[in-house]
Amino acid sequence: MLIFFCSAFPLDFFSKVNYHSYMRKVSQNNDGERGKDRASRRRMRTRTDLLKAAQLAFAQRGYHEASIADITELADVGVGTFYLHFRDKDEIFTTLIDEGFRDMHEQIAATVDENPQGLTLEVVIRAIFRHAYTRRDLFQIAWSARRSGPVRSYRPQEELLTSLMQILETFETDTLAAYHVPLLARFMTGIITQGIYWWFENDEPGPDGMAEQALSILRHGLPEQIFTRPINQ
Amino acid sequence: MLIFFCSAFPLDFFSKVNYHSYMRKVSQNNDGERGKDRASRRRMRTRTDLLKAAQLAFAQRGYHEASIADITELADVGVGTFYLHFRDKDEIFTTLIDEGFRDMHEQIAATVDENPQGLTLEVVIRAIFRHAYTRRDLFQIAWSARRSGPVRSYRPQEELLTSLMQILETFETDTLAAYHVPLLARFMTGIITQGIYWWFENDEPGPDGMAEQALSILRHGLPEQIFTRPINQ
Amino acid sequence: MLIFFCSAFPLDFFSKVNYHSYMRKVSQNNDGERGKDRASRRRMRTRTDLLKAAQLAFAQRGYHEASIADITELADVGVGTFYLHFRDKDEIFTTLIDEGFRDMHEQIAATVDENPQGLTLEVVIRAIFRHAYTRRDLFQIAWSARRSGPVRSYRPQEELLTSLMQILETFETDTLAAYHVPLLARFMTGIITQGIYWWFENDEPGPDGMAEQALSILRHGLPEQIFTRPINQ
Amino acid sequence: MLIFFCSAFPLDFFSKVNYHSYMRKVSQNNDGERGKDRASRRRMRTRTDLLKAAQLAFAQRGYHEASIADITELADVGVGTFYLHFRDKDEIFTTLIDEGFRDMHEQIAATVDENPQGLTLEVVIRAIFRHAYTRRDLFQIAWSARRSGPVRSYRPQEELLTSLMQILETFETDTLAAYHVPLLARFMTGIITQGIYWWFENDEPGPDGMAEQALSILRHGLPEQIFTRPINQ
DNA sequence: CATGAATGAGGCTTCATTCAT
DNA sequence: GATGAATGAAGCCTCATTCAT
Repeated sequence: MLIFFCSAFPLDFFSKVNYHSYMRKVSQNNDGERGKDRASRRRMRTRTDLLKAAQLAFAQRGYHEASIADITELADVGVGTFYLHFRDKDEIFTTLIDEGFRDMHEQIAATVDENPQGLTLEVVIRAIFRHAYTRRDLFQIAWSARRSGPVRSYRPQEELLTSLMQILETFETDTLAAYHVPLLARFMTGIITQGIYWWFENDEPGPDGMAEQALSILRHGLPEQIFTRPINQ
Repeated sequence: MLIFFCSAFPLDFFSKVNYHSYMRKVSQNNDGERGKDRASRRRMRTRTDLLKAAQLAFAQRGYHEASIADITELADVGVGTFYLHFRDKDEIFTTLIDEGFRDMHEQIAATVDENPQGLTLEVVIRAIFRHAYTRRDLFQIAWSARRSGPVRSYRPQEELLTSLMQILETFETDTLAAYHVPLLARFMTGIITQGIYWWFENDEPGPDGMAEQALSILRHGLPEQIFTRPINQ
Repeated sequence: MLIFFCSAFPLDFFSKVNYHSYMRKVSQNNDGERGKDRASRRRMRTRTDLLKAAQLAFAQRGYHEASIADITELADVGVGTFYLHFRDKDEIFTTLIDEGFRDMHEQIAATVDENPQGLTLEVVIRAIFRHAYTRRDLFQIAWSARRSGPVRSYRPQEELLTSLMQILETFETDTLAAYHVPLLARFMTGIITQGIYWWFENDEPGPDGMAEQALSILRHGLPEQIFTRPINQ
Repeated sequence: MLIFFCSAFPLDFFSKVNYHSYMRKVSQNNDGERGKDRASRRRMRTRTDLLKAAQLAFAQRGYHEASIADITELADVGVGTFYLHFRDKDEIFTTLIDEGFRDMHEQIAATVDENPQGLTLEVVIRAIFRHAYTRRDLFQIAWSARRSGPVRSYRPQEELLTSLMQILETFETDTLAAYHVPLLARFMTGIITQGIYWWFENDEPGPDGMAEQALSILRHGLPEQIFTRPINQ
């Protein structure tokens, strides 16, 4: 997903949008006529309706339980219409997630860019929490769809991981000499995703408080006695 | 799942085995005869075959894609046989997970018990990693089945969380005064689960190395410059 | 079913059509457009095909032996189509019977209405026989489905009984003082239904002859000697 | 079933017991030994248990809904045991009905025989009602199993019909000249069966009262005005 | 482009029947 | 003879997908 949270990085990295919807977008722009324009706008509205409906359906019933019929019903269009816009359930799901996270990425990048402190890991983490907070619905949906075993399912987590990995690799090797960097990226990912999980059920603390807590641990760890003192049973 | 990693805690907490399999188990024990005993053993063998087959099927194809027919085929029994042992796919899944994690819990508790350092958080974390490592297949299966949206699906993660939470609560309040304890438990859960995730694709570092890395961060955090130095683009 | 054989009685008593088919009917009427109208008519044709096929299947193989697949095959539609129109076998059966007997009731009422002699029991009985004769297939199907034990199954017999009961109750008590009226209604029902049974295997006598025979017994009974003279062995 | 209600008529008319159970009975009697005798008795007890269980199962759930497993469970024997005694559900059902009605027939015949008035239709009808009353459970079961469409299902009704037919045929033609005799037999069957139906839900009137009512109509019919006077709406 | 009726493959489940013990 | 685990054919039903209008 996020890859790198700075607008300097090419956004079209995300343009791995599926062929189907890609073609659609292209064909819309090819026309200069009035009527076609209106049709095109109507078309987009239907598409948006479907995406919104899918979001709702996935949130309510989960990826696997939601049927195409559920989606079209919520979107108030005919079943057949679905197939004019998306190949199948997988595609609308992927599109939903892709578009959602692309937007989120853009916002994170923008936030990072305009930050006076410049591009630091702390700034990135704060920005991630800030924007993830407003789109926690997206994470919930993405995580509701652990699909088909070994087949890699789309996981925002993995992209977050990659992004953090890339950031950590920009440091000289000796700064993190004592750490297994890929694992470190995993652990940070674990902390961030658990923070977002938390918001599925709680609203407090907000993004800033959450970042504070996460950074506090990442910076200083925990009091030694936590680990060594026998647990009071 | 794990609740508390010490044999002093009642293990039968986990006896929430489902009615179906419960009835079966009972009926087996009611006989003292020879013939019945053998039959009973054969019955158990079929059940075990089914569980192993289910494990394989879920690992290969994921919970949703695996069909009952897949399972019975792998177990080399007739379809009908499945229903002699389990009500439906959900039940065999739950049984698989329940029994697997119950065993794991017992092993963790045993390891913790016999540890010379006594019951400390460090010991617990090391034990968790040690045993999770040998049963990473179980976690993979458990995580392959994000079921029915918001409806509670069985998540070993949640039980790990609860266990950690309980441990943290045994400390005096002022030890962790600076921390949001529930969040802290989440973060620790995130670190541990990401460590286990790592093993889905890598074998190194093993459980001890993994515990080392995790504890190292939890104890001392990361070098300050990681957060403040601008990232080299 | 029949309740009362006179158009003065509210016919919509019979509108206990099932929810499923009700929804369908409603949705048809919501459109005023051309295309929709044709589609709607095609839809109805499929439904009718299914009902006819079900009638045939039930008549040939009986309610319990007839499968959904039998019905859709006879109707020459896909299996899935069945479920677009009826929830399950029970619903198509009930619909078949309900609609059939509703029509029959209407016809009986019409016949009674236009009868010069006015609304008398004799007229009613004659009308029942007349119309039951043309729809004996319906009775045969209805009687082929003694369903689920003590649970109430749909029985045209019971409705006939109710109707007769209601008619008998309109007479002053002393007219029938010597009779156990509910039993009397039963006996009349028995005579009528046995008459209809007869037509499952014979065509003669027709409805008028049948009514003649039934009324003759009901009016005068049988010669006394039938009961008292020793049977010639 | 009843054919003729007089012990002079050969009872083995009913010996159309199915081959399966026939063979069983024979094989029991072939042995003179002690041990075999005990085994044989035990065998019969199991058979009787199964028949009683079947009776219960059919009464509770109806012929179609009752499964072999239901029956063996109620009989407290293994499923396999069923097949040592009966070929399939149909056979145990037929046996149940056959044996039940054979007993009933015997009782009716005995009652008729010892009746001072001799063998008259009235006596027969009274006897039928008397014994049908004590075995109304049997009728209920028999009628719960309208089986396979055109395939003639076993119907006590049909046998009652045959018996009445035979009785009526013993009268000189001119006594019943005005009547269509086969239809007359049907109507009488209808009256009798409806009387028995009545007892599924009511206990009063008992067999004698019922016979009284039935005979009263058959003898004298109903008041003329019942048929001709307009119904008071 | 939008529609929704029709399709049928595929999954689930039951239950009559067999057979080794 | 009695048992009950195992079997698999057969029925039910859903739902992604197509296609004529």
